[in-house]
Amino acid sequence: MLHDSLMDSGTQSPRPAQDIGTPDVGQRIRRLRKERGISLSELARRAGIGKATLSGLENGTRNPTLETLWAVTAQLGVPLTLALGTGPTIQGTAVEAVLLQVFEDEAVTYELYRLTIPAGSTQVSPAHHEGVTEHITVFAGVLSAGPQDAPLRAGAGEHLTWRSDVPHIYSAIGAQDVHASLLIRYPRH
Amino acid sequence: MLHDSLMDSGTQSPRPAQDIGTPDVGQRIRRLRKERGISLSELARRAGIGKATLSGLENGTRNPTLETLWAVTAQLGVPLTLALGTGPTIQGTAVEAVLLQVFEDEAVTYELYRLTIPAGSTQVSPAHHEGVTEHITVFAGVLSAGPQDAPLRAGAGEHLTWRSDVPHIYSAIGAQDVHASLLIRYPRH
DNA sequence: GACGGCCGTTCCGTAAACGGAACGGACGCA
DNA sequence: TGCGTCCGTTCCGTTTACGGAACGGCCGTC
Repeated sequence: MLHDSLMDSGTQSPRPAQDIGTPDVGQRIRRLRKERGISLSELARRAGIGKATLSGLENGTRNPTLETLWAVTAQLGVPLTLALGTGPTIQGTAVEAVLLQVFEDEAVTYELYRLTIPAGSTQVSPAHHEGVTEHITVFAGVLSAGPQDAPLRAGAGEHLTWRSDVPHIYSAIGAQDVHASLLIRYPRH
Repeated sequence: MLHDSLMDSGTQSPRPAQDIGTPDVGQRIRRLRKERGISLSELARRAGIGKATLSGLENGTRNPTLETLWAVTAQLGVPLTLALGTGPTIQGTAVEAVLLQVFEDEAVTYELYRLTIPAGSTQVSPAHHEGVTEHITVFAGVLSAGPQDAPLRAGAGEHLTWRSDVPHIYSAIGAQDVHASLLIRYPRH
């Protein structure tokens, strides 16, 4: 189901296939730390862990413990989620979609994605099964999305919904990357 | 900002204040495993880890390694995010809101939450600053939410938006818990 | 009611993540 | 130019998470 969604027909910028399953947590931690303008030593001290541990974590030479990650992310004031980056990413296409949550009840499955579309890119996805709907809320940029022959447009803060049982597209219009959340709703067929 | 949002005036079911920072990952893993109807031994074998390791993880007697968590969640087919639950959870209220993502650009901050409201519960939140808007997509249950004096209603698959610069409420109507995604949009003041 | 199969837990030796200390490098200053 | 301070990395002994094997418990079957 996950891979039915968005995988096909990207028209630009196939990004380097990074290893699923080994997200670079270290790089993210380092970036978060730098953003806050604090040194490795200082963060280690505040988090109550060794400098060696933090150094190894950031450089990816250690395989950190959950406890260690908690100590660090808590001190940085971010959810673990953010540091882990998380989730299977659909790749090799114009659109990057990171799966954040799956919710299932007896009748419906929902998948919630964090969506990034590089400026100027367009992606076409084939029709889903009947009854599948998509809901997008745009964070930034201008998005054109929906049925291929009649796409809708939304800017930051706006929301789109369409039935995705027809071929549909996602485009980032203008000079800005599009960031959005995408919810796909699959009724049990 | 995070704690301005939802913290106040819960009217029911203050949940036992579990430790932030030590979410019971083990319980979640165990639940996910049971849902799939597979045994501990089987999951350990598939994930390529020891039974002892998985047993310790589920019972919370070990402090698992990131690598171990990856192996298990990948095998369960869920994003790590889901197993960790995690992120700062706003508690002691009717609503449980788990922060999944924060997105900032020059003009706006977005916070994306996974929302759970127990059946029959109601929660009131005070007004936010002017310009703040909220966007909810309902996964399951029936939600009544929006300005306190004129709430809107949405069922599974539907979407609500309102300006949250007035006091607003969230209610789970009927016998079913409400699951939803909540996006809060904060323009730079 | 003995037996085999599978369950989840416990035991145990090994590998590795941990924190503290030592290290070399970069910078500011007398 | 020598000295003090702080940076991030490396070294090293200790702690602990790891997987394999052994264990007791619970059911089927014969």
